[in-house]
Amino acid sequence: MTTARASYHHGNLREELVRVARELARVDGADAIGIREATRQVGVTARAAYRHFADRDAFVSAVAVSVLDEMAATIAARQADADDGTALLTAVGEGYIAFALDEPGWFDVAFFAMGEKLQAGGRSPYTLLEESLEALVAEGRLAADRVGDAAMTCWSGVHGFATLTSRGPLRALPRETIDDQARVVVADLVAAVTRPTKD
Amino acid sequence: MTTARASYHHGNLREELVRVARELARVDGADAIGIREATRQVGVTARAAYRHFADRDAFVSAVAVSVLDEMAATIAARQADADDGTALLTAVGEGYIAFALDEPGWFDVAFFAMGEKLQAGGRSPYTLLEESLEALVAEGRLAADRVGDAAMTCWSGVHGFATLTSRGPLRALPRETIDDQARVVVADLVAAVTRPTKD
DNA sequence: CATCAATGTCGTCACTGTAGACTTTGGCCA
DNA sequence: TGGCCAAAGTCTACAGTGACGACATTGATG
Repeated sequence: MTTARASYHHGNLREELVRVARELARVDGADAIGIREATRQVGVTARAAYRHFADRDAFVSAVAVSVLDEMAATIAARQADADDGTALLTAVGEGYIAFALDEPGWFDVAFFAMGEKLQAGGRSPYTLLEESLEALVAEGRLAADRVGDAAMTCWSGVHGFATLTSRGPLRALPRETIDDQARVVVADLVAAVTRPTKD
Repeated sequence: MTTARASYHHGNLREELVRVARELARVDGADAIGIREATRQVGVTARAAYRHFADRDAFVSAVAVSVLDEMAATIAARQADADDGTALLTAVGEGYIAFALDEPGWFDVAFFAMGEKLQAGGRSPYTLLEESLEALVAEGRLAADRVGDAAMTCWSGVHGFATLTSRGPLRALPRETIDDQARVVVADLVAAVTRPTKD
C-alpha cells in the first residue's frame, strides 16, 4: 500500500511515515516502530526521516499524537447516545478500556511518549472524562470541588485495568471475561465518585 | 562493584547478571537492560549469558521476578502496624504506589514481562491484596462473593495511578502533589469496595 | 530565469542480540 | 590416582538498528 513516488521529493513524507508507523505499532506496540523499517516501507532512505523528526523518540511521539486523536474520537463516538452524566462517564470508561483491548499496540504507543503536554489540539480522552464529570456536577451528583479527585480516581481505575488486561499480566484472560470485569470495575468507579440521586 | 574473577568459571554468573541488570533497570527501566552491557560489567563475554538465559526476554523476566519479590517485601513491611482490614488494604495500595514512585525503573521491569504466572514462589503484591480483602470479609465489611471484583477494582486503581505518575503522562508533577493525590485515590478505592461498619 | 533553502541520497560508525564452533575446567568414577 | 566429559566459558561473525556528515536534487520564490 506504499504509494509509488515519481519525483525526488516525496511531498508528504512526514504524514506517510506516521501512517506506516501506526501499522507497525498496531501489531507489536511502540517497540515495533523503527526509523529504518518505516522509511524502507515508504521507499525512502532512512536519513530522510531525520528531516522531519529529531530522533526516534520524536517519531514515536508523533505517532502517539496521531493515535491519541483517534482514541478520543472512538470514545466520543461511544458517548453518542448517553443522556446523563452517569451514562457519559460510563461510556468514557468503557470506551477507554475497549480501545486498549481492541488496539493494544496503539494503546501502548499512545501512553508511551505522552510526556509533557500532548493533547495539544483537539479533545483527548482526559478532556472527555472532565466533561463527563462536569455534567455530573450540573446534575448535583458530584461536588464541584471533588472534580479533580474524581478525575484522578476514574482515570487511574480505567487506565490500570486497561494496562493490566491489554499488555499486562492479565493479558491472557479470555476477552469475554475481561469485558464482563470491565463493566464491573467501571460501575464501581462511577459509584465511588457519585452520590446517589436524592429523589 | 563487579567481583573480580580468578577462575575460568565464574561460579555464580546467573545471579550476578541479575544483580547488575537490576541496577541498569533502576535508572532507565526495562529497556536499559542489555545482554552486552550486563556481561561487560560482570567481566564476561556476551555469549556466556546464553548459558543461563534463552534470550534477552528471558533475562528481563528473571530480573522482573527478582524485583517483584522485593516489591512484595516492601509493601508487606508497610503493613506491619495495620490492625484491621481497612488499614491492611490501605497499606497495600499506598505501598504499591510508593514503590512505583520510589523505583520507577524497577516498577517498569516488574510489570513488563509479567506474563503467565510470575508469582511462582512467595508472596506477590497481588497476594497481599487478596489477604487484605479476606480480612475485610472476616470483619463483615465485604461480601465474600465480591472479593474478586473488589480485587480487580483496587488493583486497577493503584496500578493505573502508579503507571500514570511514575512513567506516564503525569510523571512531571511534583512528588508532594502526587503523594497527596495517592492518599485520596486509595481512600476512594477503599471506600468503593467496603460497606460502612454497622455499629 | 537564476538561485537557494528544503528535502532527499550515500556511505559510515558504534552498538545490539544472536549463533556456531572451539576451549577450559571442576567433579565424578574406574 | 588418573582420565574423561559435560558444564560453562571464549572467539569470531552476522544482520539489524539509530544516528551522523557530506553531497545531490529540486520546487518555489525573488
